[in-house]
Amino acid sequence: MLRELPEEVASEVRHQLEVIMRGAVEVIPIEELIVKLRRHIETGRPLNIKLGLDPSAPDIHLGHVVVLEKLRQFQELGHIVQLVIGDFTGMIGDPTGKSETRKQLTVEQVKENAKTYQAQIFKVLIPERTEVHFNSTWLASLNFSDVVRLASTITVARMLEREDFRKRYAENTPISVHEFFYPLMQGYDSVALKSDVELGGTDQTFNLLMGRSLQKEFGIEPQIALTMPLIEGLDGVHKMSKSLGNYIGVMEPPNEVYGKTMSIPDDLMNKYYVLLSGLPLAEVKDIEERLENGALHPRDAKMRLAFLLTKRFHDEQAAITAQEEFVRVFQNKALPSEMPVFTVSGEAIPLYQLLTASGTAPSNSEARRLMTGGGVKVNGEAITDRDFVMEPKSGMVIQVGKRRFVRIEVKD
RNA sequence: GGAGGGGUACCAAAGUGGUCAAAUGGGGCGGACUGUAAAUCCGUUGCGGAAGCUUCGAAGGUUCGAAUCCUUCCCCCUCCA
Repeated sequence: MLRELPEEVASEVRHQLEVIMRGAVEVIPIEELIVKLRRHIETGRPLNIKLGLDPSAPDIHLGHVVVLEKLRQFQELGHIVQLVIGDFTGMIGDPTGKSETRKQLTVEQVKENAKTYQAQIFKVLIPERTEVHFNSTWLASLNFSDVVRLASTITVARMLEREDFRKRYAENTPISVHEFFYPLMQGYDSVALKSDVELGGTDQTFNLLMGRSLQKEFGIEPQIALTMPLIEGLDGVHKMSKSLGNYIGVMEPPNEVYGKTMSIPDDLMNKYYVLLSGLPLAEVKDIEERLENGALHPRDAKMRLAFLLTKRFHDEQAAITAQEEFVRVFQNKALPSEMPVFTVSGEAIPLYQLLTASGTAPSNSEARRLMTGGGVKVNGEAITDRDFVMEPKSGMVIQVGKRRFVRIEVKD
């Protein structure tokens, strides 16, 4: 297919393809992507690369960054990113009223969230090459017969092919009819925006393909579906998500980004390197090899990764400081250079109350449990007597677990 | 619309009148070992200083005493229509 092209076009297509394929799981169908790329190169017209965003969770973490990073690469190749904020979906909410379902969002909330989004997203994306859309723009004006038309393009059997639907159906967990509309809405976004490529995690494959078939239905050139791997979180097992608390957020302070990265399982390192480090693939391969033959200590490889990520979401100086701090606290077991200060009166007070009051323990009971378990230190000395009463002195340092510290300040 | 099954802590799942703040496993947290990795081992896992208080879908009731029995309500699942 490439052979028929003039050499300079062919080589540029090849180059773009190579960048696009890095780390990707699937590109469906790749032949059509080649056609689109070729046209782009011949005419100079950029491709529209779409990504849908859920408006209810404006906390961008590394899981999102995997996809954003790919978008960024598209931008660097000269294409345009279309971000679609699913405000319409968000405003409908979930009418089944089940316990943990998404809440209905007000227009103000959606706007607010969208703003937060942008601040975070532009840590990765290039603003000048990014369009931000709200899907209520086109979805809100559809009437019932439009919706029926959309729905008539797909059968229930096809819907049930989507993995989570299939699973839930098999396990007899409920599926509301309206949930079938979400893929349709998302697909219609691609119709409205004439997207050329849509990105998503592998769990989005079905939705991305839905966009393709709806576009065909509406006589628009179908988009390419490009899926990126889901990335496991700090636990190394479950995909990174806010609700599981196993995430690294792009807005987190440098020390957190660095420290959390250090706590990921070794097995995950290579994946993070490939998808998130921004290093050339050759260098990533080299690191992998040296890890394998023992020339590189996994800890050092991870420190490099932690450094790169911290630098990426903050800056080089922040990364340097975070690394020094990490070495100080966790490798040399010294006190952190800065810690929260908790001010108390000089009166004697049971230690567990101090822990609760200063927020280092969630409740008195928990505080006492921690003490009994040997997890609480005052000035470096473990206090295991759960009823221990102490007289606070300025400069005392209380440590809970490995990484919660508080410095006591006495105020008369 | 009819028939049946079910809702227990973060999750899964025991428990069917007192010995149940509720077995067990997973997860979480803390400790040991380490490289804030993995594996392993140990402890812990409602609140309260304590007395005690609240907790087993919700509200009432029976009883000296209820997660367990009764009533009503809400929700979920299966089969049939």
